[in-house]
Amino acid sequence: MMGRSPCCDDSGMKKGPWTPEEDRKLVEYIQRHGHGKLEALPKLAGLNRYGKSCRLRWTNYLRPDIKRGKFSEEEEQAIINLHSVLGNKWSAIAGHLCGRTDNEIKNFWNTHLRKKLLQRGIDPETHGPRTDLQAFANWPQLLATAANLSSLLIHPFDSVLRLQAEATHLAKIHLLQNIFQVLSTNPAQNAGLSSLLGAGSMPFQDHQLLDYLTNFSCQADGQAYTDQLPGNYACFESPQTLQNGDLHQHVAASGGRHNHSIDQFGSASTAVPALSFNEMPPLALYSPEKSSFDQRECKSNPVENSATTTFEDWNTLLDDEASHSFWGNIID
DNA sequence: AAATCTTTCAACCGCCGGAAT
DNA sequence: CATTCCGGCGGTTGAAAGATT
Repeated sequence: MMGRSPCCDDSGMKKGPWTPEEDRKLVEYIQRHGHGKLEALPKLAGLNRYGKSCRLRWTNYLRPDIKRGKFSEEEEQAIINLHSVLGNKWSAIAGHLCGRTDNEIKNFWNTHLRKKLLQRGIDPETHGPRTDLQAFANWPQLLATAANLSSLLIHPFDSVLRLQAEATHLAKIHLLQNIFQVLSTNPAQNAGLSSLLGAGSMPFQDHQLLDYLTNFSCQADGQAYTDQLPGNYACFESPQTLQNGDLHQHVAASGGRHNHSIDQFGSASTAVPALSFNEMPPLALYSPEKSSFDQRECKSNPVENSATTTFEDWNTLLDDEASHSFWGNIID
């Protein structure tokens, strides 16, 4: 069995893994008397354990409503979305996932999801694109992925999984944009990046890369693009035509389900908080004429029986001040 | 088959905040 | 108010299991 080996501390209280017999005593006692006053519980239940240890064992393992086993794709995505809004507030995240404990989610995040996001080129802390040099190591693969994006933009989306895939692609595209910025603005890092990539391994020369990204950005900016995004998306249209070298001014589409940085009008990145489906705000579009965001009705809701959430409801879910002001601007 | 390295996850530790005194 | 107690939380640990050499 995994875990620490049994031992006793100075006061003679037992520590370490619980035996089936101890579990039985604890469950029996709690079923009969509830789990209030944990300090007194161990004595009453005939256990040589600290009350704190009893509580932990009950809440993380013995509670009958605990869901065990592998995390589903949906749970995984929900954790990523919630983490981008709540950060390392594991108990708050657990509150949104039926039957999962904070400890389990924390472990799952640290052992699986962190790595997964890093591999996708996403910083697990900020949920924005990675900008460290390690993130550039799979550069050729990311470019290949980006090449498939146009088909995703043209065809309508019909499932949650497609939406997830699309959002991941967008995150990667944004990473490419960041890379380009680094290449064009910081010669020192450019040299480091080139050596990291290795001579000859780069699929494009710099000017080809510029053409490629500019072309992509123009495709992504069209009205058709924003109209074809699934419901409950917050969409933003670029107010100006892209020029070569102006890639940082491209306004990326932002999905409610995923967290993308938006470089708007050349300003500093603004992180858009990610949400689970029933927490998404209604569709909003940026209007270049009015220089403001138009709030629109939800076109559809990807989750059946999920109530539409208003901006106000949604904002109350967020602790993050930057997120508040960002969405506050949209509402205003 | 054995040794070594890596991953997993149950459990502990210490801090914090709210309730009780 | 000040202090103590206690539950809850996030970070960390370390043995077992699994993977690799």
